[in-house]
Amino acid sequence: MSFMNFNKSTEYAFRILGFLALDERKIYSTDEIYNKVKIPYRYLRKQLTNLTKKGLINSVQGKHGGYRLTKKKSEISLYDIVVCMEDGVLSNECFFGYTDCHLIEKCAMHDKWEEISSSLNNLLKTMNLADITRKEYPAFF
Amino acid sequence: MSFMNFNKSTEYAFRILGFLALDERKIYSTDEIYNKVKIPYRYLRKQLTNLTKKGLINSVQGKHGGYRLTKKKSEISLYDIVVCMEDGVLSNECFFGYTDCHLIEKCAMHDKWEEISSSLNNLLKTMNLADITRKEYPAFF
DNA sequence: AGAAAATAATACCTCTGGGTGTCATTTATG
DNA sequence: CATAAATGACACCCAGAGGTATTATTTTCT
Ligand code: SF4
Ligand code: SF4
Repeated sequence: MSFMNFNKSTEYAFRILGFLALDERKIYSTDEIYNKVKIPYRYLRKQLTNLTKKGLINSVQGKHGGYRLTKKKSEISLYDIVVCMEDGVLSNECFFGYTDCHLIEKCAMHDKWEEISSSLNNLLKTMNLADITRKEYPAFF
Repeated sequence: MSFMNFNKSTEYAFRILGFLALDERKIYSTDEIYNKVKIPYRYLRKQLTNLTKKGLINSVQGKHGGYRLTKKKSEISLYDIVVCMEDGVLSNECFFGYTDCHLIEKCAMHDKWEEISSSLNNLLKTMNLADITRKEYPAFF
């Protein structure tokens, strides 16, 4: 039982970008992506144009069109992806959900919570699309 | 910037139960709680009766009524609170949000993700309402 | 030029979490 | 017994996430 989770769109972005990272030069069509990535077709379409608007991928219109990463896979960290997707999310540093903690000293949870949350941030910052597509590991789709 | 967060009701539950833990025998009225806990009044009311139905607190109706913990504060872990509140949440073990990963070997993210998520679970399981109200620490409200 | 194959735009639907508003019920006490 | 002070029960509302459907645009190919 885990309580951490990103929102679906972010998870989908991981999958999509991870898939595109297999060959960063190639232009993948929606259908090619669809077969691997287990995302409802219409929603995938929407996400792809969203990712395009957000600048994470380039789109090529017209026949033989499709999508490809805007940057080299080693230059896109998971952290980049999350901040890009989760923009609406107010940065929530407080275990109790306070946005305005005026405590001078920290409460019993503060440091423990921060430790975990910073180790998550660390993980996201150190892992990039190249890392998660290394051939030592099986692909996640 | 942190991406972990429980839903608001769970955070509210932490605050409410943490407050009630100050004196586990005392019966606190909604108004007493309201002044400390920074939750919209009507919603607080609703949450209090929810927590009652869920069995985390007892309510006393009528004049001089209010709420108090059902168990000793040292016997209610944060984990208990979270599972109780977040019941609808499907246990999400997969970084990519898959519910049916058929990989025999684990992908590049699996172990790293699991490590963080299990250290969170650990924290929640080891901390209880007595722990977070120790006088060494300032109260979180 | 025109058909085919792709993405873009737009509009809508549905469900849930968070939040409000009103009235009903319970209980202590003068 | 009547009133006041508390909680309980409902019945809404709203915004946003996730998802669907339809039509428009862009490009290639014959
Ligand atoms: S000290 Fe406690 S209440 Fe204040 S921000 Fe940190 S975790 Fe939240
Ligand atoms: S191996 Fe990877 S894809 Fe499979 S459950 Fe673990 S994290 Fe998810």
